[in-house]
Amino acid sequence: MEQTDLRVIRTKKLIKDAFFSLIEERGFEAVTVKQLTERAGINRGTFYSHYVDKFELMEKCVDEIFEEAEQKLIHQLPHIFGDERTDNSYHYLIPFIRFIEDNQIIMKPLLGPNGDPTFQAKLRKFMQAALFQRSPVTLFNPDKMLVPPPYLVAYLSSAHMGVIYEWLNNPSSEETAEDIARIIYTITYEGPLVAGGVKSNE
Amino acid sequence: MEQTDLRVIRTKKLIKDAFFSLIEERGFEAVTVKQLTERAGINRGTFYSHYVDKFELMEKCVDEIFEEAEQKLIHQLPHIFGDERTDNSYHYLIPFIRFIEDNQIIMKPLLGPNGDPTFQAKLRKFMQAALFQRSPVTLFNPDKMLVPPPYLVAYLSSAHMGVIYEWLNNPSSEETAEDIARIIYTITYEGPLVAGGVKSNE
DNA sequence: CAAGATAATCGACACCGTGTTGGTTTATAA
DNA sequence: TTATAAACCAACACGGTGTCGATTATCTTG
Repeated sequence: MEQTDLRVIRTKKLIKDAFFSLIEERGFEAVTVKQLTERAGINRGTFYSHYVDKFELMEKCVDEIFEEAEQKLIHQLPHIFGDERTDNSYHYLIPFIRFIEDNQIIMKPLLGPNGDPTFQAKLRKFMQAALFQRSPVTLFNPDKMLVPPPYLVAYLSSAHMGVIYEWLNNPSSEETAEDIARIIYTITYEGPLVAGGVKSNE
Repeated sequence: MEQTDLRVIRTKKLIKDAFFSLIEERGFEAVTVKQLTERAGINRGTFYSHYVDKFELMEKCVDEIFEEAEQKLIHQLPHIFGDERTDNSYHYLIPFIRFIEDNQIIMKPLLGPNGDPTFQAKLRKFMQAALFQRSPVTLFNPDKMLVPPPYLVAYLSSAHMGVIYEWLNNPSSEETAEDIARIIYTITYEGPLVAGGVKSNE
């Protein structure tokens, strides 16, 4: 299953580069195989000898991204667990956000208005797993829950995604990944109303 | 500008009905004008005499929905302001959620994995306007904000959308619109950690 | 380095959906 | 009832898709 042939490697890279640049320009749905191969400088038939269509190409790309994310997050988690200070527990978020930042070129178009809702759902699920299954800090207490757990999970994961989306799509945003992690953590930990200055800190 | 001709009214209704049923089955992007007109039982040319393409059709449909929402919410707001009990202020949410419930047939496919990110962004913006511009309860205090306002707004509006999405797409959900409003309000007011039983209520 | 393998190219093909046109039929409003 | 215009119909050019067989180029292995 190893791809060693230089021609294959070269061609696949050309395809993916062209793919991402086109997605950025026109959105995934508007991309045609014809455009793609023209920009990549390869024959259209060559594309079809590697992928059945643009959807499979997208799937493969997304899989690669999540595979890479998986490894990076696992690699960084032990480092985070070293910090035992609870008031810095938003550090759990940093690797995740930094990963998105590193892959901005792909993430931005996929998360944006011309993006792919399937990918957005996948990313949200991925974050849920990262946050609610690995981190001991944010685990809920089933006995004291005021609302059904699925809704709380949906609330939090969507909220996080919303902040990240705002960060990516706001050109004036000077915030670093750490800033965003801190912002998300502050709202979640203090509660939205305290963070908004409506309720005083207890 | 009035549409009085029965033929026009009938045709447009046939088009929209077929459109929504196809979106539900295959997602917006996969719908073709050919399928649409076949299902509607009209000639393909007739479609083009009403809309330039499926995108304009979608735009018109969405506009109608938001127009209807606007009127309904404005109509219901005074009724809500009658209740002055602050612990019931989640009532602000009810009309909005009930409206989504009423238009489930359209909302579900548009918000789902095969949905339209543009529409989702539009709906979020609409909710932001409804929540943060009309309701006096959730207005923030600029001086005491712990995080930049845009991020708090993004956090809350995305969180709300996430809960509603979970509600629509979870077949086992027995909750009413009021239940969902209460859930959202509880998490927002008490804070996610208190709602999750991690932090005790102050 | 040479030989065999295989990847990439080229041109052509049928197929399908799009958007438009001109002419015809049919339903509606006055 | 009649003029109007909506809906139908058939045909067209266009562009993207996916496939195929033959040819050229490039790489890997011995």
